[in-house]
Amino acid sequence: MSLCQLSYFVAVAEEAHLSRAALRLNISQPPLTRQIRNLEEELGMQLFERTPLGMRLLPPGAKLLAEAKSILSQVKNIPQLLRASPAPGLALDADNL
Amino acid sequence: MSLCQLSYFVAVAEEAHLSRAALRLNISQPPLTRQIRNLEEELGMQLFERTPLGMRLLPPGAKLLAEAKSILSQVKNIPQLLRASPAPGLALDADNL
DNA sequence: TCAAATTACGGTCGACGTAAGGATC
DNA sequence: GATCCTTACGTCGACCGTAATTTGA
Repeated sequence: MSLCQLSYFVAVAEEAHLSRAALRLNISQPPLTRQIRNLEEELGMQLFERTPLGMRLLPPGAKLLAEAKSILSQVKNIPQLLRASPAPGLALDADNL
Repeated sequence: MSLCQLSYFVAVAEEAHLSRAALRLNISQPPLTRQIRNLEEELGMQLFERTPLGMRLLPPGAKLLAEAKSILSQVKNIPQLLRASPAPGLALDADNL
């Protein structure tokens, strides 16, 4: 599992369309197909239902969508977090191991 | 930024030692050095202070450590989360395969 | 001298893109 | 026939490991 895979998954889930998601991600469909499939295999469950009209999110996929967006948002905010307050004034000891 | 990098960072931060972290991760030091450096360059700030005795976590690194552990934990729990309750708020048949 | 991190270099694995192939309306 | 998604195949970049270098107690 990688952050890239999660980004891909979010795009496909939100677009409900593999080709549209590929456009949004600036990649082509084949890698996207493969990554989604890899993710499904790694999790051992189907995340989408393939229909002639596109990709429909299944219940496990819906849960993953929320989780993936949360994780990606957290990762995206890391730079701001680190720049925020390097030394909060309090004794921030790193002795928690 | 990748989850792999975050795992590497956590190991180095907790061990305060690049070689010990490498052992824990079952890799060798050079890739670890490079990944930590890549992470620092990507974030545009130094996370560790290099000393002859090892790697000492700087304040930004300490904040990243907490965040990285949180993210990795969230990712690690994804499988259980997806298996927990397939349809939150929806009453569907569970035998959809 | 010893231990720690870093740099150099070659090999391997994974991801992408183009092209071709079913399936459904 | 058109539009999806998928499979096949070749190429390129990233990561890892071994070996050699550098720095400091």
